[in-house]
Amino acid sequence: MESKDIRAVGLKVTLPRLKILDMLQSSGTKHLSAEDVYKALLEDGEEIGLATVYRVLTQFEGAGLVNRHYFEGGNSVFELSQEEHHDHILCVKCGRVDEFFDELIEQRQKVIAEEKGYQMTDHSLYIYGVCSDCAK
Amino acid sequence: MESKDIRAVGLKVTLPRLKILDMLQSSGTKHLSAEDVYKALLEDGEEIGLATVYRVLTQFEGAGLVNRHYFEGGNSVFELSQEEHHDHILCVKCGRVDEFFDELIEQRQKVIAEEKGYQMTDHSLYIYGVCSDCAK
DNA sequence: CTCTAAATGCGAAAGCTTCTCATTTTTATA
DNA sequence: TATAAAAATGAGAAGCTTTCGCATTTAGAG
Ligand SMILES: [Mn+2]
Ligand SMILES: [Mn+2]
Ligand SMILES: [Zn+2]
Ligand SMILES: [Zn+2]
Repeated sequence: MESKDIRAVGLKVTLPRLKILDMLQSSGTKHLSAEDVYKALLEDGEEIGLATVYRVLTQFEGAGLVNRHYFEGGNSVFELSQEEHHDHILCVKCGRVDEFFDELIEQRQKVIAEEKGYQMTDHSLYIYGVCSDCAK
Repeated sequence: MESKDIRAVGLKVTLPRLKILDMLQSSGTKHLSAEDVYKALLEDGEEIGLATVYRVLTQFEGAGLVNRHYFEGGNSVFELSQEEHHDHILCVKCGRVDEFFDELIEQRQKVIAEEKGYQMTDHSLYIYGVCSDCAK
């Protein structure tokens, strides 16, 4: 079923690629680091090297199948591409991640890029804070 | 002159700290990586270790003297704190960095944090694009 | 000027990510 | 189905940025 997606983006259908895509789809967590994916596969008894996980995720990103985010500080995380773009709000205490989309912000960004003479290609917006659970 | 600032934030006035603060103030470039600062000091004939540069910049950040930004992918960059907060728009071709402030975006972020039940502590917004020079 | 706590410089080490290359797998073709 | 060329994989080495550990130096209080 996922082999379609992989073939569609011009990649050979290999076991590692299937398993990694599967993991992204079935994992309860939406935002996974390469290490997360690697460990989860290990637990499932899959013998897939960490280098392969990085390689495949990077290829998936290039193919538009997944999006990569550089959350503050540490490692980057991956998530399956959604139909609609969204940004993130993260808890600095527990690491919880929520998503949002704000048309107004999107518009303003375009205007700003234009004003500054840039052809916008991308943007990243992260709001950091303390989630309701962590605020006690 | 800068010794005031350093003392004011409760740090001993040492030569490395003075030189590093000086470099941030006098450099033509506003956004410098630790490596940038280190190399620039070397060229000025200063014998300051890279570890010290990192340590001092981190201390300056903690003291509110400088701000640290995690530009996509690579290393983080530092800049002297300004009176007013601002965000960044970067050229993906030449690395140029411009700054902007948008009240509307700031507002919306607060509203979103509230809606999601977060007490916002911080946020980072980077717009990526091709600058007018690079668009030829 | 002396003394102690703090800061520095150096190299080692950590953490994440990419690279190298011998081996295995995919898939086009016969 | 068998064969072969091209591509992908796994394991470890290596790259990069950043931090640590510790012996030595320095700031600044008394
Ligand atoms: Mn997301
Ligand atoms: Mn700036
Ligand atoms: Zn939380
Ligand atoms: Zn440019």
